[in-house]
Amino acid sequence: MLNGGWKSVLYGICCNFATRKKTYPFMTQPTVRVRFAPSPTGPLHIGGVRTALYNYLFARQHGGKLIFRIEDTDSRRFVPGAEEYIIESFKWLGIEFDEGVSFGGDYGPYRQSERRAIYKQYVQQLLDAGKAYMAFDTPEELDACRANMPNFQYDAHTRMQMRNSLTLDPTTIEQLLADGAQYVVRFKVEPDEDVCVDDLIRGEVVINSNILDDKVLYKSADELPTYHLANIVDDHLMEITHVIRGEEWLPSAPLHVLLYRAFGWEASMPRFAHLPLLLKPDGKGKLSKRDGDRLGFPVFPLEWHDPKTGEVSSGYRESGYLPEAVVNFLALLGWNPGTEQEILSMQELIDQFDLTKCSRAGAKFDYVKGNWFNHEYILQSNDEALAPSFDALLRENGIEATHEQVVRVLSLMKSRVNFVKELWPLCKFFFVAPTEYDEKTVRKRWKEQSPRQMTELCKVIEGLGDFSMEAQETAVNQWIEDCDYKLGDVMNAWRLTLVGEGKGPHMYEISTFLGKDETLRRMQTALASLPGEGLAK
RNA sequence: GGCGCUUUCGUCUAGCGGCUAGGACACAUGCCUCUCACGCAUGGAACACGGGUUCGAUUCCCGUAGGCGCUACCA
Repeated sequence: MLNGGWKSVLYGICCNFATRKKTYPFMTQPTVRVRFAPSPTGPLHIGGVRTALYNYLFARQHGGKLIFRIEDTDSRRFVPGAEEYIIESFKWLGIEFDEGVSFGGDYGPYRQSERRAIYKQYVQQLLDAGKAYMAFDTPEELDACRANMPNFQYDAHTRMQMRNSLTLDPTTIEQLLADGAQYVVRFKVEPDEDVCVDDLIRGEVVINSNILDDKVLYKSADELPTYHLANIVDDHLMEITHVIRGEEWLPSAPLHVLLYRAFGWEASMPRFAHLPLLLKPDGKGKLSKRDGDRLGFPVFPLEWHDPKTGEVSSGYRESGYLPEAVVNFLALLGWNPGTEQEILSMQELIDQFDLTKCSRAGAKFDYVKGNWFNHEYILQSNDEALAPSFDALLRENGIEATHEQVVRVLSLMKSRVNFVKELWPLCKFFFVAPTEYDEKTVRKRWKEQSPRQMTELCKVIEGLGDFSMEAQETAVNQWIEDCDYKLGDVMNAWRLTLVGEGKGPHMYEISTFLGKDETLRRMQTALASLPGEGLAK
């Protein structure tokens, strides 16, 4: 199963390699295989969502596979429920995986904690080849080194002064192991070597191996590898062709190249693409949960209940964002199609996405624009699709509305909001008669003639057998014309009686929705409580 | 501190040697109109700085400055 169908071929894949040299003419083109590999340490950060999205777009565009791997090699940081949360998040967003934890596939297990035996074997391979060594220094000893030496680094210059299998004689090591001493396996980084990482977004990045330390690859304490080893072994075994991940990994990419080389896998090494980070909307630094709390926007896809602290963090889904809007917004944070099109469906994103056109600088998280995207998608959505969430909002406020009412109000009012939940204060009057009248509107719209006009209007309405919008319009407009009233005077005063303030859709829409009886009731209530004739200015 | 990445309107960005530096969000104004919105139109608003290369630099190169990241037996 391990090295199964590996044809060790990765270069030459379609994606723009014309400009990226390196062609291996006689090799077949492997299918694109990319992965999203989160650590189940809590809710999925929105930046992680974008990384997953880019992986998804890339995979789909190339007819490849997207793999979901769980990187739980730090047992202390495991948070129950995180894995399920992540899966549910992607389900909501419409990002589909082809293989991985909960999705099946032939390259499993996909949870790193279940791959102990595999890593052990590869660590041994490195040990046998003299490319790694065992180190017995305790955390305390290492702390002491760091305290004593200003820039201590466990590397070629210091390793011979430390307690490891390079410096200890075999009998001592045997004794140590027999006594059950804990150790780690460190990668033996050869000094003074320029390591080149060829990044799809950033071009060639060269760093000297002197600045790399002898990274811990494996811990005997929990018999698990660290990220670096597990990552390389898994990406190799799972035949990953492209590693698309956040920029925070760029500094360790040379180490990863060295690891591929140490294993003899350099020819089949995946291509790298390091994405720019998502930054705070204001101020400095990368986007954090606190920014969301402070500025009032979610940084997680779904609401998250912290199992330890009980703390609740808001999510995009619960905050009323449409998944399509979140996807569209995120996709354009760090990439754009190069045209002036801003609203793109998932399929359009898949068709147009281009890794090499990703921007390289970090992007401040402009959540206000995210709200605009939601507005656009609400405009685009049909009213039937929006009905359930609006109906839920009404119920929350104690309103039982018919489906026809829900859809009607939606069609009248949705263009005014960024979120369905913003609809309640704007739509309340459809369902609840005003109990008070906005002072400013009264001053401006309740004129001296208003009481008389409204009294007359009541009569006109009472006389209406047919209360359809057309019938009202004909009769009321005729009355206004006959009396030579000003349309604005009548409508604004009428609005005040029905709504309680000076806002809302066209008056006939409102009166038709309310029906004849309710309309008259509200008008009479208003006439009774607003200043009467002679009192109004 | 060291290493790396990065730098066009307030924000997201287009630009790939010669442009009145384009679009979007936000903001302002106007139009529409029975009100409020929506929508539409218009407007203000940017090439970090200093050297090169070049007939010519926002664009290429080198510095400087700013920003970001990494620097764990975390990912």
